[in-house]
Amino acid sequence: MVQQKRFLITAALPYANGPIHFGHMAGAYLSSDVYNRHRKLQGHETLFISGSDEHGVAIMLNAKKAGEEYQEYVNKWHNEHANLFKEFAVEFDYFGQTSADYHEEEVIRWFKSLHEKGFIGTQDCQQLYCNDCHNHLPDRFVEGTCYKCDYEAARGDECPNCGEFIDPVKLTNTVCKICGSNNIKEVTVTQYYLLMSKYHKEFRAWFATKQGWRKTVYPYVDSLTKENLVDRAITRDLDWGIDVPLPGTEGKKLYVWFDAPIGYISNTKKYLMDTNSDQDYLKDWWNNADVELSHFIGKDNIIFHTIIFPTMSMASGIAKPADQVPANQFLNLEGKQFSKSTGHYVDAHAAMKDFGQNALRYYLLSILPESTDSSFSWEQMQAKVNNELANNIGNYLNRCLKFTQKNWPDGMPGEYFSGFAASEGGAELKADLQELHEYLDSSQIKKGIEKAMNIGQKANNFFSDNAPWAQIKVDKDLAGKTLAYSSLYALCLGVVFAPFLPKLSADILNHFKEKLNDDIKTKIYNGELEVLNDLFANGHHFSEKVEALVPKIEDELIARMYEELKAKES
RNA sequence: CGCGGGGUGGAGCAGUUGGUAGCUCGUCGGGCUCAUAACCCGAAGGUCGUUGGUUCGAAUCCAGCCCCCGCAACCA
Repeated sequence: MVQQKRFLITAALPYANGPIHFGHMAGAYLSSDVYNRHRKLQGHETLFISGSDEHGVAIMLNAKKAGEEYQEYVNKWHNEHANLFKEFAVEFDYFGQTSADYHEEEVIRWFKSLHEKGFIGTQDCQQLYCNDCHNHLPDRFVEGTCYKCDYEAARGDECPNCGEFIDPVKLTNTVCKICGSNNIKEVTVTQYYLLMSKYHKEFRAWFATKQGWRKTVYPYVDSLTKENLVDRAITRDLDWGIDVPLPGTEGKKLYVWFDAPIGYISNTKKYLMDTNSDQDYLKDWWNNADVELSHFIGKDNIIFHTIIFPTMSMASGIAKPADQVPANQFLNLEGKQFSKSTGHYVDAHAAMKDFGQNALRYYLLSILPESTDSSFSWEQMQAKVNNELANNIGNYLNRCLKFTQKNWPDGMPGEYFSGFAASEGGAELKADLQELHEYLDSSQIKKGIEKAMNIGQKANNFFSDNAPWAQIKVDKDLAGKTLAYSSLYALCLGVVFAPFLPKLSADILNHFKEKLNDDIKTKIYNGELEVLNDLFANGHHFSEKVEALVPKIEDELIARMYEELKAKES
């Protein structure tokens, strides 16, 4: 019996400023969803939290460009993302919004706490300001002539020509990217800073306990934080965002990266309120040392989730810092980065319509960029889905069911099913389940799904080695026992795939539905296969019609994908 | 000399307390026929980016070089 624990699982807050593509899915959402389902199926209590990140200059600019109110604009993307997650069966317990009141309330609490404890101070800095559209211009929203190589369209953060890291106030011939004006002046502004540097020692003491983190995470953070932590501005002069909760700060908003991660916590609070839970979001979850906190993110987000947010959490004393940060690398498309602007891009909604949840989840999970960047390829997806998922798992269920229904149309007697847990195959399955748990416990999702496929292969081997089509000619009971065990294998496969492919799992388990409940599924998942003895004491009848579980992907569809990609890119 | 990751059979990837390289798919040959032309068995195929070093021995440790990706903290 597994000791019940609490797991708090977060998936990166998607920015409400554009579509989510496969790269995002593979980066943070599918892996966190599998992890959550895994922990739940083990019998643990979990909370799976995400939400839209809805502040920031980029959103303001795009909302203006679209001629929409900020709130209207972010709501649109929020709903869009929520729908996509539903299609991919990424099931958050709560998916909130950082523009909501409940979020603002929580952020203010954090700001005040950090302020009182002396971790927030002010500092003057030079910024560019557009005299025509009256916006402060962060580096990406100004262009000018590079002071190093004289390239004329240097961005405010980096010169694309010579690679120089640009200080925007030094650019000449600057142009406002918002309104196109060149009437730009330099102004001195006072901003609030998060005084990270004051927490360096405590941070390093905590971080030293995280050496088991992935090698794409630990060494990176280690080298960034070895010498010191850098203070960071947390306010901006904008008209969209959360007001700085101090007197004399009119017009200043909290900068988006400060409020965003607090969204994990405000969304937890909101969820518990909405569900009338008697649990406290801090005592029972965010500030509970017995809870394991995991942030699932992409590699672009490492600094925030391993340095800044843990520091905010510990320094404020409001929440505990992360236990696990399983950051993934990037997923490319046909070898190149996804890019909306160049059209090297796939619409995830459309793909879901064409291929369905099982195929997309399977392929994406099997190429998760856990240790290195990986590449999505339509041809490879077709090969993997057809040759692995359809042939291994889909066909296995099909051969089991058809053979059984043909020869035992009224069902098989209970004695056929006895002794599976103690059989050679049952013992091996227990060991395989344990291995599967080890992978998923440490969020190695890709290895986990490979293991699941390996279990499917063993089921096929069991069937082939016993050759029930030959057995039935000489000994029908022997063949019956083979089929009974094979059916139990199929049931177990249904359970094994539950974290990865919930739809496929449900379709398999549907053939056993009258015998199952959550408790039994958990027992099977945890390797307590003895539960199957009682379950099948009265035999079993496959009454459902057999359909192809995993349809094959046709060549024509793949060809169409390449044509569409080509059309978009040109 | 900014930081971190990666460069392994046709493809995609595993593989660090160093001991003559594994997995999935594809390919080739055989078998079987319950099944979604599916399943099972076997084989071929790699001097592990490159150069040099340490070692009895290196994909694995050290140094240099080349290439790809991300970051470079006011990008969210």
